[in-house]
Amino acid sequence: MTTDSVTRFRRFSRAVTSEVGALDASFLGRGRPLGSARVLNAIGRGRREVGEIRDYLGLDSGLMSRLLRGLEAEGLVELARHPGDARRRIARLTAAGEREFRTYERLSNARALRLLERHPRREALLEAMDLVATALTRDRIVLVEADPAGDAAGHCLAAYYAELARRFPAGFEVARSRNPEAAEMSPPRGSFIVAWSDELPVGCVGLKGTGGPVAEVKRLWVAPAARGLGLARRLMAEVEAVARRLSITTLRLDTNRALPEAARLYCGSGWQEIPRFNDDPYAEVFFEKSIAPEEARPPGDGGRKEETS
Amino acid sequence: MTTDSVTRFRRFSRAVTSEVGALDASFLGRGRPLGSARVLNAIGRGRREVGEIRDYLGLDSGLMSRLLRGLEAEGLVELARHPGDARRRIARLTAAGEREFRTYERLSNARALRLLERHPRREALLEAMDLVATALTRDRIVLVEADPAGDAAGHCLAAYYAELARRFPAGFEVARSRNPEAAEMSPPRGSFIVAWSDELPVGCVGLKGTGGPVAEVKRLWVAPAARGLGLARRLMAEVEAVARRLSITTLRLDTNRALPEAARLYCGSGWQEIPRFNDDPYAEVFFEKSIAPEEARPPGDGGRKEETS
DNA sequence: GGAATTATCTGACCAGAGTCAGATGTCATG
DNA sequence: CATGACATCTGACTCTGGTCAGATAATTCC
Repeated sequence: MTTDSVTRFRRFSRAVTSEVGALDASFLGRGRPLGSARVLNAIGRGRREVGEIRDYLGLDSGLMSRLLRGLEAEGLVELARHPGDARRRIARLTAAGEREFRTYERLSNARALRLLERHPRREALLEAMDLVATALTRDRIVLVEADPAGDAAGHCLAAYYAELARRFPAGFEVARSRNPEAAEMSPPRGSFIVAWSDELPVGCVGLKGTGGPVAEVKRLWVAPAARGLGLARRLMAEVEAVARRLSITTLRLDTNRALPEAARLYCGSGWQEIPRFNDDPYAEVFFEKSIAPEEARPPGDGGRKEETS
Repeated sequence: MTTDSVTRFRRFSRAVTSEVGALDASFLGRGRPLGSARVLNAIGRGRREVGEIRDYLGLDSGLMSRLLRGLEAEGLVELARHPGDARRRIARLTAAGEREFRTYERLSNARALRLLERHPRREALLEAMDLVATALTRDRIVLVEADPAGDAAGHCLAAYYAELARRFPAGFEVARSRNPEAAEMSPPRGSFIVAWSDELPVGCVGLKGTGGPVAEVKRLWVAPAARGLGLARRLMAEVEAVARRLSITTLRLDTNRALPEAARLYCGSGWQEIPRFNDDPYAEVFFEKSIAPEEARPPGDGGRKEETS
């Protein structure tokens, strides 16, 4: 069985290097070597500091510098000092650079679309791709606070509601549930956290605060492609950390028996079942967890960022 | 939706080029440049003629020649004349070359295994990989006659039986069915055809002959990863062609209502429902198709090979 | 202020991959 | 056997990606 798994894996990697490698080559065909095109794209996608780009693309500093100079000479990129640290430099696309970047985007999109269009069962194919991509890059899932009324949150919530509708025996309608306002899940009262795998949102959780010491955890969702990677646990740990920063001392949540994996997670991480505390028609089980006030930090540990384990 | 699909596709290709690209690099780490390693591997995998290797790897003839000379100098490869055509040359691994090739195989396998082992839900991941790989290389699925008692057939049949067991309301046991002998599905009486996508068998069909003009089509199966690509239709067309070559004039088959997609295929391609013709307990529906004797071929059309459309 | 660290740049260098034109020997055909 | 097509080889060349050592300037730490 093991050998067979390996055969399948290797077949996959052969298929993908020959086909997707061709996609990569779409960076070409514009008369620019791959290296320059990659740098142009990294900048276009919002990477601004030279060092950041270098790390992202895994380039040597010498090579990086030369590629940048090349793009500068072509008039596609401008370099400026970093405001706070004059050693660093910030790269920005010029108008011509923007145009060129958008051309690459158009070519890449067209190519991807052409490949996708040839396939029946497109949704199944995309789901398989999501699963593989998430598995391969599982270590690079990052948690970021987001606007609960923004696009990423909307994407997650739509998927979350659709899943509830599928799994609840009586279906699910948002309107009938106690839908928190965006304001309750935004700082300073609460928070909304999105887990990103590259550019795909693969999970979320909301912290619905009232300004007082008690807050509710809502909307915990993990994309099917990202299940089994401990992401729910990580989202919960993060939401707790955020709550502590907001001086919240007690967290509550409600859930439904149709979501047994959620109840299991709560039971296994310090939550206690409590009596019903709201009248949400979809809520069946209720949990509470009191979170220790932030202990006196050892010096130099302040300002921890979202990257947990 | 379209844009979103493209985003997902492109995220996939980024994930895969960065991670699987590293797998490709496992060819390295043996002090040999990628080009030579690729040639060595192509030969190890059974490609023998220089031109064939060149086409497969997409190399320029000059480059190819130099890589071969390098491998020859290392004592890994021997070149001999092609028996029938002295312009061509045949490459063969020496004993040392075999050893080196096997080392690469071991490294690749180990690397693949390491990546796989990190993942929970391994089977789901592999299925997703199969689906993606098959979709990407759908044009390169080839049909090959195979030994019905061999490994590839065994793989297909095991998957086929497992699927019947899952889908038949009362389950399925091979022993209770009319299981054809391997001899009945081998030339000159019958045939067994396996569809290969790279090195993975993704479909099969058997032709169970008796030596007479009537034969039965059995064991039509397409791997989940390859469904929706018209492969069943292609397998059926191929089995008909083989039957014609064996001077068979009437084909029969039986099937089960739990497999509606199969019945739909038969109805749509010239098969007529007929009364029960055997006592197989799993058979519920019976079909027959009379296949025209091979028409007088236009000159120069003889010896058509299995590659249909 | 001085030392160590950090971010970037510069110039010199290298190897791999690939291109190209032409050479060589072989085959198929009339 | 002359011709053109074919398979491979050879040598000269380019481009790209990548390494390395050291220069330069700014920042941080003591």
